[in-house]
Amino acid sequence: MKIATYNINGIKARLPRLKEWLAETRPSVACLQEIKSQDEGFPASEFEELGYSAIWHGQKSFNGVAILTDNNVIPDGPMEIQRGLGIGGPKEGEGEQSRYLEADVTTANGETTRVVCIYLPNGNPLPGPKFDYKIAWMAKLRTRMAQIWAEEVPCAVVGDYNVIPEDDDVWAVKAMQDDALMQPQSRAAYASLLADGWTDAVRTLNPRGGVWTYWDYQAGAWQRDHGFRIDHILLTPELADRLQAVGVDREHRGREKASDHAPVWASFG
DNA sequence: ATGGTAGACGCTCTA
Repeated sequence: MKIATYNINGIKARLPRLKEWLAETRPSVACLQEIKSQDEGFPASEFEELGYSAIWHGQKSFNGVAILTDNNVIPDGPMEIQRGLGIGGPKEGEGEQSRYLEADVTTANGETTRVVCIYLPNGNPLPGPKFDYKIAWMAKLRTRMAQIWAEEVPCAVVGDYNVIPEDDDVWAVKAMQDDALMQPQSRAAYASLLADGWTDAVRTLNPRGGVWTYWDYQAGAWQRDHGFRIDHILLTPELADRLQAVGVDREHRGREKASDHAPVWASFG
């Protein structure tokens, strides 16, 4: 089984690239972020044609997450467990943003895995309500992940965490040091998840760092390889023990009309 | 110095 995460930055603009990636790499589970579409605009039939079932949590203009499953590997599709973490947005009185979707997926041999797709708040600018919202959201996430942990189900929490965990996860520390993605509070909240026992799959198989998952559209970041690692795959011990390989589909970042993120995946035995 | 690009929207916001 292969679980992937991909911040696609707009499902309407990205649909040709996204379908191409699904057809070429065939992830068993694909967690998408920043679909930037309302529920009724989600192109489910496009994915059905490729043999994928989907659940999604949309929002107008911004955010939005989805979980796709390969019908050949997961015959019954994703079974939704929870959407949202029960936290309002950064503006006073704002309702919940679409950033969290949790499902069970069961393979043909009857093994069930919990998959959580997250789009963690960016947190810029700081200080201010957006950064406070990011930190509060991370606390809510930690609480939910602890609940899942207590259920003792094999689980992967994947997505755009908007956190650069270590200095060697960024092309230049100085370039990002004032950014919300690299603040001590952001890093501490991420580190607390690892301290709780979750395994950072990409880090585990690339302990020296230097792996990027995002390159800004601006200032020729892709051409200069000015990237950093913010898309993560966190695993419970049972899944960590079965981890076989991880990868970043870098080549897809270089294509025409690409997302500013590359897909990240992990495969399990 | 507050750039540069992209997406959704329809004016600016978000990243």
